[in-house]
Amino acid sequence: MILKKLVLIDGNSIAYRAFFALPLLNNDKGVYTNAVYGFTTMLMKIIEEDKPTHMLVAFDAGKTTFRHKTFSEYKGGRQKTPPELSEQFPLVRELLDAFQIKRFEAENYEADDIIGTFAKEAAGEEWQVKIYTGDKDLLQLVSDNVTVSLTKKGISQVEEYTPAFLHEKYGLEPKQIIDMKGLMGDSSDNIPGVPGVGEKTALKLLKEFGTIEKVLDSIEQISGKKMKERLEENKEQAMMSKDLATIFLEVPLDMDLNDLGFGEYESKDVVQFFKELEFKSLLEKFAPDEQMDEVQEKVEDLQFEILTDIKKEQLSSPAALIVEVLDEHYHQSEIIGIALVNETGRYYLSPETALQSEVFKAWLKDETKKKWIFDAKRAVVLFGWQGVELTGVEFDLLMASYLLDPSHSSHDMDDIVQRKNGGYVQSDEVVYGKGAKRKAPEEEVLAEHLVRKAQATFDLKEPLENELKENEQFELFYDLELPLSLVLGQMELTGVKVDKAQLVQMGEDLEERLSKLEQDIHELAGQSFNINSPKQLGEILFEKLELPPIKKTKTGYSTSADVLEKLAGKHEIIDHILHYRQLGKLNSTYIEGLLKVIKEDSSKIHTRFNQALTQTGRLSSTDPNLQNIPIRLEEGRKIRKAFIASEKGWKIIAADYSQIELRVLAHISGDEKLKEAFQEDMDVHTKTAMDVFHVKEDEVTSTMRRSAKAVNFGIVYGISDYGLSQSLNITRKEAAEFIERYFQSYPKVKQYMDEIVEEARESGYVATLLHRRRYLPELTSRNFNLRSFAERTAMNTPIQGTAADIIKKAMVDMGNELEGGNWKARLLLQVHDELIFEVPDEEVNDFLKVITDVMENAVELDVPLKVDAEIGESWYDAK
DNA sequence: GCAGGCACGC
DNA sequence: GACGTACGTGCCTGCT
Repeated sequence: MILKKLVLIDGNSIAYRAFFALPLLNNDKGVYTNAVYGFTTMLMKIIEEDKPTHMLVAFDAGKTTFRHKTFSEYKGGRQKTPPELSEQFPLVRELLDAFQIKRFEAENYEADDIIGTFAKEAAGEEWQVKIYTGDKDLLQLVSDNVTVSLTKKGISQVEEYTPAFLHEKYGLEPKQIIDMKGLMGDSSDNIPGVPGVGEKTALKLLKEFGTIEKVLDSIEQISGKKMKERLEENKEQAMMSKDLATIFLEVPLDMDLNDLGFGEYESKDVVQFFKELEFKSLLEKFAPDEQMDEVQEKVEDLQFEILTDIKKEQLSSPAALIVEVLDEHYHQSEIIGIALVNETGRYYLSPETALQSEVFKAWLKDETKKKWIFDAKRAVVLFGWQGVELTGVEFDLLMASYLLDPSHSSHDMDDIVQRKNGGYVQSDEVVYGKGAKRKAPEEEVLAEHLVRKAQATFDLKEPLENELKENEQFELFYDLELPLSLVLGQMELTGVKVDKAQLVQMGEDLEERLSKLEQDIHELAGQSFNINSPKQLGEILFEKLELPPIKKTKTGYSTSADVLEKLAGKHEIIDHILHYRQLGKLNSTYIEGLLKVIKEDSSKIHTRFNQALTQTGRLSSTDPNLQNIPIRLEEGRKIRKAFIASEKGWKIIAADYSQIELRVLAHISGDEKLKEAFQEDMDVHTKTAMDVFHVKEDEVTSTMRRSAKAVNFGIVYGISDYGLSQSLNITRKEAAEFIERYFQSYPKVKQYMDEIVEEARESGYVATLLHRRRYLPELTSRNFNLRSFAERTAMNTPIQGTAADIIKKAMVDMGNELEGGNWKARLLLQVHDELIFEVPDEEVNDFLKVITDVMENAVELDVPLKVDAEIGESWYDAK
């Protein structure tokens, strides 16, 4: 027997689910696409996994159906379909047409009825029917050859109901779903049911009597006076509800099953559709080759020369310059090729040709020759390792893209170029491969790829600069971030010296203590196990030792520090585990991790700062991350002893801004009391405690100060009442009250918070002092969580982002000072509110004044900025 | 090679 | 009431 597989999809239901499950994506034309996107992913999954031979998508038509005749309030009180969703329905239809999937809607009937009718048609043994929907009503159609897959969470997770599974889950036969609804009603369809009967009662009644009719015939036998009354009074309503919930199986159809065949479609139609909607990832999945073909076609059009000798005339200004490496860890990695585009032509240079050419090197160093680059910092570092200086950077495509909208998940060249319509550039992954297989292609291919990149950089300079100007971000770009790239590049090249022997010594010490702790823990547990495995640890603690599991994770028991701390008094093993974790972290991440990246010949570490990543404007640091070296606990803080000056007779200076975020908040909110704290140079947490608890300075207890500090922390980082409750170990309600009291004490802060959210909702973004932007489309989301998160982000980003602006400005100013002031001192690191320098002894005193002065005057606020600068032999001592 | 759990800094 | 709650990086385990 030939098995035919029919898939029936409830179009409205799935589109709704997708719409609410996904954030409100839109493409460059401003068209919302999240529902279509979700629908498409689900459709592709169905096609791939179910391999249907026949397929149909049913839609609801019009506003009224035959059910409205029975009950005019049917589906009353429903929220109007959001326009952002309605406008996507035509796109869903286009999608189905592209796949040549039949769709059907019928006046007076709902999608359910159409699906039911077709499912009934396909009752013969040769048919296997699978229904996709988010609507539990359809479960009534489940039978031996019909399954119903309900969307569970999001859109891609479904649960497939067979008669057996339905029985297991609810103890019901498919037909009883209708009785169920008749009894309990359905608020979303405005079906009344019997008031006072919910899921539990309905299930109980049906288990006993089978159907609504039998329940109503046997009211006498039902326990509970109230329940009897209710059933008696609502007999008719119950029967009507059952009627409404019953799927109609006789919808007049003008097509039959044979018309629903699926499989013959033109993939170019689908590709076309995906392209229009900018479904890049789906496109790659659907037709990976298609994309490459097209790109290569365009690349062929481009004429360029491979130079073996560079003439001065070819180095006109301005020029787009691409310097390529394969390794994302670009320190000391080999340049694989260089491309140049300017008004004289398009050129590719092998690294040898370029680096051996004095003409080229002189051009790089010449500040009057303007360079347009992608990732200027990387270029500075790459040439820097070759002993070649790069100046005159006038444009950085990466930085421009980041400043215009930091939220894009990728600022890879090919993505930016596509987003900004700058022609076609292949993705590096396609050209070089990925992972272990990543390698340089033959020269001709590489040259083409790099020249395309240079051309795109050249072409995009003007339009992106214009966009920056429209956003009032050109100064941010040109006067702050671009010069900062060069400062950061220099910092990365300089590196920071590390006392390797000291780290090794600390590591040996740690190893010894760890193995002792491990023994103790195994002994206390009565068996040996891997303490580093949360899974095994959880089994020991919560099963073998029967400690109370306080929190669960997706996969099992939580063993995080806050859980363990709550268990501390209950078993001796807990303290040992906490200690083991602490030392283990130090050893693996900081001792072993740092030792791995020390450069052999110089004993230095060269981190990379990512200047185009965070949503707030902060920097990040990788390979290694030097922005999270321990400080809180003395044990870890000792790691900092290994960070020393690179030359004899030099010192480390660490200069940090005191409470910079709260000062920024005082400035932008204009709150008098908060400003007072800083104008009088008070301890801000004590001041907050005084204001919030209405006490005098000497009446502030340590608990009060601790609470005030946590609230200040929450304000700065935009945490929720839930977050505050976690950090203070209090209830959510108490945390909310705290926040309320804080706002009463600082009314202008409250006013700022309200206004910034409102402004952001209207404009779509928030901005910092120096016009850095963050777009927050989710402020208008109907999803409470997404919206709340966006609101806290709106309040917090101008604070944290302005602080980031300020220290960046200070870094640029310090960069100029170091360049022009005849100093030997060097800037080494930035840790968000702190700058680390190495300074020769003879400069220390003067330089300390300069640092403080430059940092405190980086910008002018309504409150003073305060910097604490300390000197020491190591980073540890500079405290 | 990837996801999840955990922990470090600001 | 709301299924997840500052960000970013990196280590380890345990699975594919």
